[in-house]
Amino acid sequence: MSKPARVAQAPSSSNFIRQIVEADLAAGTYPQVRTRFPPEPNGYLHFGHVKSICLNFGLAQQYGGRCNLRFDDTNPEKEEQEYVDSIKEGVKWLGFDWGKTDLYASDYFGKLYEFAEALINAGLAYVDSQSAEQISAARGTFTEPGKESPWRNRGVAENLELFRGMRDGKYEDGAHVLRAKIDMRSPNINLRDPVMYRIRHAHHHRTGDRWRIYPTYDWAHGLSDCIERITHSLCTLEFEDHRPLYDWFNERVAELGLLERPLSKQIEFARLNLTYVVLSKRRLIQLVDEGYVEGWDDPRMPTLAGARRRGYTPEGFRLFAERIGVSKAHQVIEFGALEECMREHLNEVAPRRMAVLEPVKLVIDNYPADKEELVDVPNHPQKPALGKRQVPFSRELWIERDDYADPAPKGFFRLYPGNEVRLRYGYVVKCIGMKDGVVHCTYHPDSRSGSASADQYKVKGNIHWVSAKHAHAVKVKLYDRLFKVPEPGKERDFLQDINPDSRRLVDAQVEPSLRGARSLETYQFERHGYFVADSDPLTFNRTVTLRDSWTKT
RNA sequence: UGGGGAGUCGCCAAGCUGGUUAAGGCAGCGGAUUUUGAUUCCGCCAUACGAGGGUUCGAAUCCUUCCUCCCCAGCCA
Repeated sequence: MSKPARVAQAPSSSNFIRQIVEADLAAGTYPQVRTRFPPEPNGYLHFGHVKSICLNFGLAQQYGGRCNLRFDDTNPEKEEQEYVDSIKEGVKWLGFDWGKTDLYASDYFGKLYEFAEALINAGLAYVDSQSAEQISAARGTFTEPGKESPWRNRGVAENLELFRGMRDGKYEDGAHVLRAKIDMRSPNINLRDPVMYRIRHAHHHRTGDRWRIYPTYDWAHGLSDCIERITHSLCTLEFEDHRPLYDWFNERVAELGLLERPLSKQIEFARLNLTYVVLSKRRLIQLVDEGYVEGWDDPRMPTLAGARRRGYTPEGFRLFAERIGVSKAHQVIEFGALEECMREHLNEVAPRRMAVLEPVKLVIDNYPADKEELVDVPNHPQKPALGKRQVPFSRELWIERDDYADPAPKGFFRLYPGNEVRLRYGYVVKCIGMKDGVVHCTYHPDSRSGSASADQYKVKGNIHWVSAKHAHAVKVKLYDRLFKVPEPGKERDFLQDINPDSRRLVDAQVEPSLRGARSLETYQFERHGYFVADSDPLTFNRTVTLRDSWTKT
């Protein structure tokens, strides 16, 4: 029968992060696992975030720990409340719970400021008054060491005074910056006196105008982890070079007695890439701003908001996250793998319905014109528990245009003159042919599905239909991938690869029971795939198609 | 060419404290069941672990040289 819901299956394959966690737990390094998902609220959640969310929350779940949701809101110019809200919604939708409290890096601005003064007092940080360009120039290159700033050895008192002046808004943006005093000759460029604070006279979505200085990622992130007693700080590969800095800040602050050990440790994994899918925030913003899509929740967007309108399910995403695994090797997952996960879940839960996307009329010549009957149709042939419904049948039906062919291609076993097929759950009909755009058939009155005499009719073809008189006309949106496969070897802008046919609107005829479909309800339209009810007036968006070995070849 | 990472089947990914014929998933290919050409089921699918040396009775697993790819010079994250 049906497969067990794989999503719920506990035993999962090993990966290096789980091994680290298990080793730590076995060694008693940490009393309890605590992870965090730390998005910057500067955009909507996309498929790439799904991996991180499932990883962090999944780890906590599996090992009986907790996962925080913390907004990394240290750069006021890019961040907005709208994004905070959508991120919370997305995480919730995926099925994860971060407890009662939303956490923000900006909650720690006060503490971070105190820590910074302590570093200054300890001679570990200084105010640099060079311009951004000067600092950049003095940082050196990959092969040459950097040069120390002329301000590097300012006295503590002067540093403190300047830093407080920065805090109090005495200076213009860019006039000064606070830097950690580490090593301008380090082969790791991140350690060449990284910037900890910059002046920004900007409005912050949470702290308003209270601060004129804002901490940088490196200064804020590790300490936020430390404050929250995070045990395993998971991030993507590009932060590997930052790990020494992460540790340096945490260790210094701990040494000064400002925070208690143990410290969290940073573990990096490869971010998700999908074939022919753009996951760069910058580019997604461009698609929205320049009107290539309807918005962040356009069903073609690789965002959670879009996926939802496309009919993708949280269960499918979680299955996907589990299936692709975690490692440090760069991964490029075939987009079809994601769709397969959605199919797998939808196949389990989606009720089946008959719907005709490109209708052509079929008339049963020997069926009484005034006759109507109701046929029993299961909601899901493999799952009797989902019940059944009755669908009206009559002399004139809508059938799928490509269910009729004349001449019939080789191997075609649906309608063509002389052939017999079953109208699913109804009667077996014999095709006469097409006249004036209408397919004519005759039917066998004793072939009705479920009747004792039905079994004597052996037919290969089995097509769906909708009674023309009772059908419900709806708009159906067929979505295709937003980007076409680029021509190989050609360097081009991603906008040129936008697929102009990525959305097609179709007038369909569906069975009457679909009339009451509610927003976000998903059905399988037999032979066509899965469709989610989208809006009022009723439209259906196609989420994924069914595998179809006939149309594929 | 400084530093940090990665290279196991078309795409992922176990295995890597060395020990019979290299897990598993996705894709693909056969076949069976099927009132969705779907689903389900069964079978097949790396003498091979980036390449070359070496150590060993024995290496994807240890040593070594080399090759390829990715990341880092924001007052972004």
